[in-house]
Amino acid sequence: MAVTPPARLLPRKRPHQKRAAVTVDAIFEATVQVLLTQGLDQLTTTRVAARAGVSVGTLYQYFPNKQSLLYALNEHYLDVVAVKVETCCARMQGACLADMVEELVGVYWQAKMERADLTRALYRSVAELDNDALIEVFARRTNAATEAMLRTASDARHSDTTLVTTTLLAVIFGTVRNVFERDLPAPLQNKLRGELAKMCLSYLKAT
Amino acid sequence: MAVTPPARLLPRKRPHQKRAAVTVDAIFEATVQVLLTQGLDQLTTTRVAARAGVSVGTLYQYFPNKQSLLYALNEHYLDVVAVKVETCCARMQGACLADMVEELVGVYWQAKMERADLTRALYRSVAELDNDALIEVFARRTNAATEAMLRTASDARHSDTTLVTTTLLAVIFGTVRNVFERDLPAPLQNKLRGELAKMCLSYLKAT
DNA sequence: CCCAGACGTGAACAATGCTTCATATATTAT
DNA sequence: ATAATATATGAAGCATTGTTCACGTCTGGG
Repeated sequence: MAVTPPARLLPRKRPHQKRAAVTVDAIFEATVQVLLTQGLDQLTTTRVAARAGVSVGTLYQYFPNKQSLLYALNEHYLDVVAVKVETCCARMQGACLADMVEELVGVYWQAKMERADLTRALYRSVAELDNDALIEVFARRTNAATEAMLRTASDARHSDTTLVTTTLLAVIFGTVRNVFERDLPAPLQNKLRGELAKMCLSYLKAT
Repeated sequence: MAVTPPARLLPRKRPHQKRAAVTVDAIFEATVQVLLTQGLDQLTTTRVAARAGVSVGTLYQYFPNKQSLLYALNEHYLDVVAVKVETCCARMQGACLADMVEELVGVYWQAKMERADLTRALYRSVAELDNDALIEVFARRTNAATEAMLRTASDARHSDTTLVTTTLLAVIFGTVRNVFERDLPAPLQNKLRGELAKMCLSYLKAT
């Protein structure tokens, strides 16, 4: 249950002046660019720094090592997704199960798909990381939001909402990742999204 | 729809004499050992060769580069799992949906769990590979077997068995992977396996 | 028994990349 | 204006590792 990220992956210091903030932003953006155009194995600190228009030394002033860069990137994008899920769940409180599921799947799917290439790159990059803390935090947040939503469902109540929630999210998150791994044609992807929602709904109704 | 693996990932030559076969086996086994004890980032050709008790040169006689080693490993273990799924599907032809799902989920889950640490290591290692061909072949095989099984179900028939099959497998494979990614306590893992089967069944019944 | 080809060796090479540090410049506070 | 602090630089150090190759050793068929 460790939620504390390893110290070696944390940023070295925060920017205090304006230009430093600009620099850090540029480094982030450059990391994404290099990841997308050159790929994970071509992602080197020197290349990122070059792309960001700063020197390597500058990069190392804010990130203690290469991995901490990827860590921060993943942290950021997981946070974006978590916020979307939380917002969605809050909005759908009191709705019926069908609407809840449709929205939940839709929001998560969309969040991943709208930047598909980046999503894929990040999925790959986490493999090189000690990502337990990231996953843990993301799971906690989405679980809490979803469980709270499900408890307000207008058309059903479950005996073990916690288990149902965990299952639901494991299935949704896992399936989406699986779809990303195989490079399926877009029409089939859309059908799968619908089928996934159907499956989740029939589970929620049946339990 | 490329099923041909990149040439640079294929073995350089096959062993012709007995001692060569022994050597190749030792290299495979050593790769697994290094992967488990040292981790993916510590997996170097020199280390693998040392662990296998051969020289690096020998390793390079059979594998053109480091990645081809991991490729061959993944290919092998995916084949093992595919065979298990195929056998299971063949065995369950004519059964009812509930039994089919229970077995399918059970066999796949078990196949991955019985060497959990290796599974985790391999999940990580594929991220560094051009694994399209691997995934594709595995998907084809399991899809064919599952679809053939579903068509013989004693208690239901689906209008679009192909789509149902693809959905089913995407969900099962994805969920299992998701469970691996988070390091959930064993009791919860078992509950999830049950819930996953329930979900799949209710989907198959409802469609 | 003999030798062509299969197999095995491991030092050395080449390339690359992470990270540091001494130095220089910019900003802010007083 | 001046000191103190924050930020930026990038060449060089250090370590690592993937890969080759010229040279020995072994095996099995004829």
